[in-house]
Amino acid sequence: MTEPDSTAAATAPDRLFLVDGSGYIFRAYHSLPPMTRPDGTPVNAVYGFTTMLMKLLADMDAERVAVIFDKGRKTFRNEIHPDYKGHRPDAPEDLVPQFPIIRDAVRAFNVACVEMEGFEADDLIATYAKQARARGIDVTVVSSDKDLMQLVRDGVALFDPMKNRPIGPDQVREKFGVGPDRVVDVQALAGDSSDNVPGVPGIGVKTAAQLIEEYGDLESLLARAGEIKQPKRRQNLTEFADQARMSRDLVLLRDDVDVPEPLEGFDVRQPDPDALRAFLVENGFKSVLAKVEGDLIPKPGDGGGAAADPVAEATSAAAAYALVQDIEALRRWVAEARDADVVAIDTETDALSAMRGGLVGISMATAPGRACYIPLAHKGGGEGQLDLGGGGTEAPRQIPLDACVAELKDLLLNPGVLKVGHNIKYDLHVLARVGLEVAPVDDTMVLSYVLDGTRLGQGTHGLDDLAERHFGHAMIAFKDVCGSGKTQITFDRVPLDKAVEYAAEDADYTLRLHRLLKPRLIEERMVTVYETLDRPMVPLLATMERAGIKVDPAVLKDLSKTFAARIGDLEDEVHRLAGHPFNIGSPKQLGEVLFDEMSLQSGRKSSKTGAKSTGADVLEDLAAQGHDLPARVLDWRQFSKLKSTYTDALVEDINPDTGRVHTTFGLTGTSTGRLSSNDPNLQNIPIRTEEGRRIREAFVAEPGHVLLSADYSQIELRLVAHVADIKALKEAFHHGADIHAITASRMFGEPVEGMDPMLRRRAKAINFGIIYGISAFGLSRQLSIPRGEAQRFIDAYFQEFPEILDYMERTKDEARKHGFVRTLFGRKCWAPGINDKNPNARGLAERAAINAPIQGGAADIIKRAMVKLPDALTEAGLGARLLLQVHDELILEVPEAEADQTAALVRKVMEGAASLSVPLVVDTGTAGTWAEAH
DNA sequence: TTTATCACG
DNA sequence: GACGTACGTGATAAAG
Repeated sequence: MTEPDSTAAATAPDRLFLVDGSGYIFRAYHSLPPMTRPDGTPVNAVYGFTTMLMKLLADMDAERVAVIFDKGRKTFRNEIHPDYKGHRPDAPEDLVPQFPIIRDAVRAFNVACVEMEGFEADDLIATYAKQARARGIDVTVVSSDKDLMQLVRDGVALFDPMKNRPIGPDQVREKFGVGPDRVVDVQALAGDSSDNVPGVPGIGVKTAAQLIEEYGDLESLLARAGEIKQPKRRQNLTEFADQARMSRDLVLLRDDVDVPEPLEGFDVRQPDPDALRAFLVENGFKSVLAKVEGDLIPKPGDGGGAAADPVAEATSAAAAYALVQDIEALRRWVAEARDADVVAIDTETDALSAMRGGLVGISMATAPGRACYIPLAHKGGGEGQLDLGGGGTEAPRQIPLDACVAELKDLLLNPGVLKVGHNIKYDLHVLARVGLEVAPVDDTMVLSYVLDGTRLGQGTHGLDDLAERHFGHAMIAFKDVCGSGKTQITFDRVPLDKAVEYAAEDADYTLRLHRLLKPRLIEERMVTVYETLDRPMVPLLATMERAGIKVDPAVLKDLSKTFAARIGDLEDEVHRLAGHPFNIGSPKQLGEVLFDEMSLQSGRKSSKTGAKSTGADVLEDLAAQGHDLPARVLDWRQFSKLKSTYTDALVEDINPDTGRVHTTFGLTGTSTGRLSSNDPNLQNIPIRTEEGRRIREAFVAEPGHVLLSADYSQIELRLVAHVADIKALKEAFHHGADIHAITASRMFGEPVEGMDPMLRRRAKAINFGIIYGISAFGLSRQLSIPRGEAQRFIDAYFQEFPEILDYMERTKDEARKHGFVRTLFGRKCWAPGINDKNPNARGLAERAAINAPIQGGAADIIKRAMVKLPDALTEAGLGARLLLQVHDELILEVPEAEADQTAALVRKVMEGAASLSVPLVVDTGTAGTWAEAH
């Protein structure tokens, strides 16, 4: 909010924002799926542009702003060089009609809009920037176009709206290897193939930067071209000197254009309410209208009071938070929440662990900026944390816990009041422990995950992150309230005046986020994924976590002993073979023993840091050559891993109150829609080796119960067959036989009966490779065969199942166009890096994009099964409860007498969770331990 | 806090 | 023609 302030105006220079409108248009177009307004006109770019413009207007701090567009394709540059930008494809058909509507959008917001025949937007931007500087006005150019980098100088900054960061001289130097003032010279030499700027043959950006660094500028270089040592380069610089000069004229922006509108016209103005409303209504942008109504424009029939724009509210609403210390005040808040229909809640606890943290207080928000905190278990204790008796003050006045529980009970179960939390699964646990159930719920963390996924990296759905990203608001940090490290205190020791500010703010911003994110589900077509898959998972996962799984500590301790003995023996032997003791667990020390002292040759790669790899594949190679030490190290590693990560650690994870292990399932961490499991991770309990598998013997059922394991057979490969529509593969699944053997039979032309196991093994590896986005390198490494041979296998596979190639290309195209791919059920899996200029990073993103609909589709299917399961069990009158999910497997605890009936029902629900063009098949097993049930 | 390794699907 | 890769997770110990 900029207030007229004469003193500030006198000291801080005015600021002008110049927006590269054409850049915005293409970004908006390519980042959004097709959308049309009621009359059929495509408007996805208009919509994206509008929201981007709104965000910019809300965020920027400037007295003047203008959006600059290109006009027509012919400019003065075509007179210099007829082919300039000649190879640019025409704008997409459904984008063309959106150009004029986007001009309307700018005018609807009452923002100046400039374009001029014969000049590019960049020339107008350069001209206005120069004029503004001459008058002492600071300029920010909003664009990520590299051609504008030449403008960067004192008082002229570039801002990349895509990456949300300024582009300064350092970034320019990173891109061009020279400062902004020499960018033009480098571009003139290097040319630009996408714009048909020829440059000088054989010279790229790197070489150009080097030459300019050495010779100062283009003319000096051309004049002294004869001094160049490399003969070809010298010849080219001489021969193509004029072409370089012409290229410079092409890339050099004109800053003396006779612009159609003076700077004075760029003053920031409030939009005309009627015009803005008319524009939004005409284009069907109801959600945008709802956002701006009451803030930028008054609502019809509204005095103009309540702000309805979540962004504006968050930045402007001066929040005053209430401390609730008596029953009457609590009742008023409960009534207010009931009337509001939506209430955000948040709990504060005395420990991080969801299963153990005790309730310290509850906060509620009923409207943006309107929130309260109800302390329940705060202690006294004074300012000093060193409370060695004596100095402690009395505990503050608080509502007794049971009285508060009684007051909240109805509200939290009221089906007409939506309870919103950020990671509300945590609060469900805490509240359950004081006897409070909560329904229905929404979760802003899950909403953010469903909408934005891993687009901006992983772990970016924290409340602090989101408040900053969406509202530019810095939340009070937990450590500012409780400290950190040794001096950290628990929340029940925080004085109430600080506690209320911290706790109520969490509820407040959770509510604001909910208002911002929930409408996006419809706009971005994510309603089904959220409502039928991820939202129902929240209470379900909470009950699974609370159930936990029984673990027998005696079995684990026994195994620990056995493993310790083996580790000790192996350690002695390794040290004897090495001739001296060393830390086997240190890759660095092990590498020295193997490669320096014993002079073994690592046939394998060395890692990034330059150190030689001692990974299992390397050690296996060495062991196969007959070396004992690496063979023993492999055994040592296996037992160390099993002991430290599993047998020792799991005993510590047994909850003393329940005798069970309670994992936390992550619903918002993965790029594909899978769950994750942590603290402890129960999705990676060993199974592949005999010794490791014994750990599963410690996972047991309660007396009178058995564990039921039900897992999907080949679900990912079945999804490949369905999604890529591979006829031969679908047929094979319909016949229900050994899929890898059938694959081998088709590829190698051998009958399934009496097949060489090696052929089947190879086919199996290829089937897995397909799921991962196959490469000859990866397959050759997996099978230890030469790359050429791997390539021939892949070719044979494509020959037999040609549809797979088409799927791979289609998927990559989709990822490149939208930045994400969708699963069968519509979940977006983001593919950051898909257009990376680094071919390595791009390849990685491409393979991930190929894998995502497969892995993510399987994740969607098992989620559907999980959501259906509790009701199906209840209806059948069965007492089983779901305990764990391991990607394609569900583990339930079942009354012994109901084992068979439950197994049949679980299989039916899982197999019916999706209807594909191939059957889904589920295998089940029941036993007293997980080892036997699987 | 980052890196290497290895457990799972 | 070289590049350098199989997809997705989390926990541990070593080392910076």
